Amino acid sequence: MISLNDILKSNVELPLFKKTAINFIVTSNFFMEHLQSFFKSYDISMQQYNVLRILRGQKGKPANLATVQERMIHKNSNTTRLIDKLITKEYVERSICPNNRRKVEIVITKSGMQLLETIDPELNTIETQLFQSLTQEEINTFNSILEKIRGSQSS
Amino acid sequence: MISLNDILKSNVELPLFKKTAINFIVTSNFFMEHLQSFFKSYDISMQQYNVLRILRGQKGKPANLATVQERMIHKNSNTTRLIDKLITKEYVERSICPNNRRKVEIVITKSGMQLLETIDPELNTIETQLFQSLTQEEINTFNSILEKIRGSQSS
DNA sequence: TTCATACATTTGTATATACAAATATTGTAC
DNA sequence: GTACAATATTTGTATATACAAATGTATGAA
Repeated sequence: MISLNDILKSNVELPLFKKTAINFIVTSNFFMEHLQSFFKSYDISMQQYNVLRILRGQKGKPANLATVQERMIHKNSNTTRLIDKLITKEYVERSICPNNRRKVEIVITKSGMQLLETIDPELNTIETQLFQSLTQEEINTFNSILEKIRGSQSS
Repeated sequence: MISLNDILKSNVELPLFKKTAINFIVTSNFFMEHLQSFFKSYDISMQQYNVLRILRGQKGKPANLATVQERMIHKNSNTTRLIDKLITKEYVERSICPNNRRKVEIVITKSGMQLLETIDPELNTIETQLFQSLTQEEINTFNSILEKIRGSQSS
């Protein structure tokens, strides 16, 4: 990935908002690529990891598809097939809800739980490394700025 | 998309680094989705827009594929087909480089330039709106934090 | 000149994502 | 109970992305 300086080199006087937008995009790509390559070493995607975490959060209670979908960070328009992948890998199981046969019941398997237990401490380390150069105060400021950005729009 | 509070609701005591990572991911998704839906109204992707901007930056001088690729924010492993899409839409033209027939020469068309001229002021407005709730000082802090994050890793 | 190697891009193939339409089930009005 | 709408998920199809292999071209050595 190209650094911000390289990008700016060609357009010397970029307005501050545009520079900030590009900086944000470049940094989030950098961040995501780090995480993705980590997850790839376990042969899952970030989306799949996210679903596993949601299912673990259910604490044994099965989740149906709509619940998973609504709790995903990045709404995926095809959660069925995402779950299919996890079933193939035997990290989750799916069955028809006995109360309402339109719904499905999705649960994380023992193998899925074990995967999370392996991944999580490593992930914590990576996340810590990515923010290691920030002071405690900067971390707090960063969080509040991010929340302000999300709050800035109605949608 | 789900808000950070909703995500945190289930896991009350998240460590600060993890909370920050999730906050960052959620916010960058929010940001990207805004931009993507804007570009979609012009029937192009962010990647395609980015290539058009790179080509405009060449100021008439044709770019070859490797140059475009190296200047892209998000390295796409299939720039050929990305350019194909832009050719279909008649925003760029591609020809074989006469000096070195392995290379191609890619230039933005008049129609592509016009598209950028239409898009750019609207895009500036959107970017400004997304950061509207930040003070000047916060914007500067935000930029320096983002650069620190990118600088935190060797890769 | 001929061969091997490096280079620049394209193509094949697998997987991922987006959106709309289809399927199946349930609830409700009559 | 039948018909119709609402709900929950799946499937079809188009497009996007990732990575490896293939193609075509240039360069340098023998």
